[in-house]
Amino acid sequence: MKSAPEPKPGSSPFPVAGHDHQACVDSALARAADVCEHRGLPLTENRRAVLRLLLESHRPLGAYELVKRFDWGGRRPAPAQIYRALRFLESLGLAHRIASRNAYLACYTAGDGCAQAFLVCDRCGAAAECVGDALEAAARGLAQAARFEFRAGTLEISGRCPDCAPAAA
Amino acid sequence: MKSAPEPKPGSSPFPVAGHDHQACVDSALARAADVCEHRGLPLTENRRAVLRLLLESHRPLGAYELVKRFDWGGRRPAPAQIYRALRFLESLGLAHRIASRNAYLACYTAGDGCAQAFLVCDRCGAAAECVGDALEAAARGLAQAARFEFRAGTLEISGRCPDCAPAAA
DNA sequence: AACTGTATGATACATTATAACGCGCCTGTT
DNA sequence: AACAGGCGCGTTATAATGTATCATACAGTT
Repeated sequence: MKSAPEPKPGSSPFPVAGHDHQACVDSALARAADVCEHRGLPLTENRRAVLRLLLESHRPLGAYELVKRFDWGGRRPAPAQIYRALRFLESLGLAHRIASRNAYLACYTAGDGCAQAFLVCDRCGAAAECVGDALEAAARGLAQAARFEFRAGTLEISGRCPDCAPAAA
Repeated sequence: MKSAPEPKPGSSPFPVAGHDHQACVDSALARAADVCEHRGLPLTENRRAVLRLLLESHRPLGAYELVKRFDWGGRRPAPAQIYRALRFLESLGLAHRIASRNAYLACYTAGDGCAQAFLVCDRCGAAAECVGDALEAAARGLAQAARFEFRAGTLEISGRCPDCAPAAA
């Protein structure tokens, strides 16, 4: 869960009008620091910077888009740099790859669960992560019925986010 | 393809030992021809060839893998050719993109449903498609809870197929 | 035959992702 | 302090995946 029911018609995981970006980003970064410390792994500047960019955008960003947004006083990191940070963040569940878009989304929940779901808006690109017991159960049920040994699952849903849904095609 | 010495009884969508490739491919091709005719769209040689390769492999193939398998008496199609066929097949629900692998899987069911699920074996690469009301419901439930307008969803599950599950890591 | 729409074949290009290598920084050991 | 080893960084190069574009061919229509 993220933001409380507020001005906009929203108890949605999507950021709503009253959403305080700064606080949201900061708390997620703090949680990330905790996770890293807990595992004895360093949240280096590079990694923190990538995570911050993802958190700030509130939507999935491609690796090259991250490169472009990076500002090292004029210089820019090479893609490999970004991919390294992304792999690290993914391995700790601090970011997720949205395969259908070749993009990466920061995790706002400390989540580590198995079957994750993502809602991605076709129009504005906003994305939200959610997990549900029903989904998890459905996924495991499908696997079991096929005598398939479940390891991980990702559901990616495309459509219109609350802000874009009212808008015409 | 798959090397099960065991004619396991198959309630699994994975091909089992007694599986008759030829018949399975032929019937899927026949169905594809029906679908195309029904829509008034031509199942050209190019498209049929791509679909046949996908059907024969019983697992997701990358576009460039398809290029390699193509044999035009020495010549080979350019990637664009393959992608065109894939887009066409996808648009008719005759093939699906497995985003997590950048690969494409033939559809053996005439399926057109909304929320599809794929089981992909980490070890041998075999894949199966399945749909379930529970999944569909879970997906729509998640979307609804987020006030998200559902358009399409894909669940990709990785793990071990029945043949590979018993094997050690 | 001329016109139109679609699929093809080819070239070039764009985008996404990794491999490989050496450097520097830390840290623990001597 | 000196040193070795591990790790992350920064860089270069390259692989893998996916598109844009354009001219041609071919079928159906008028």
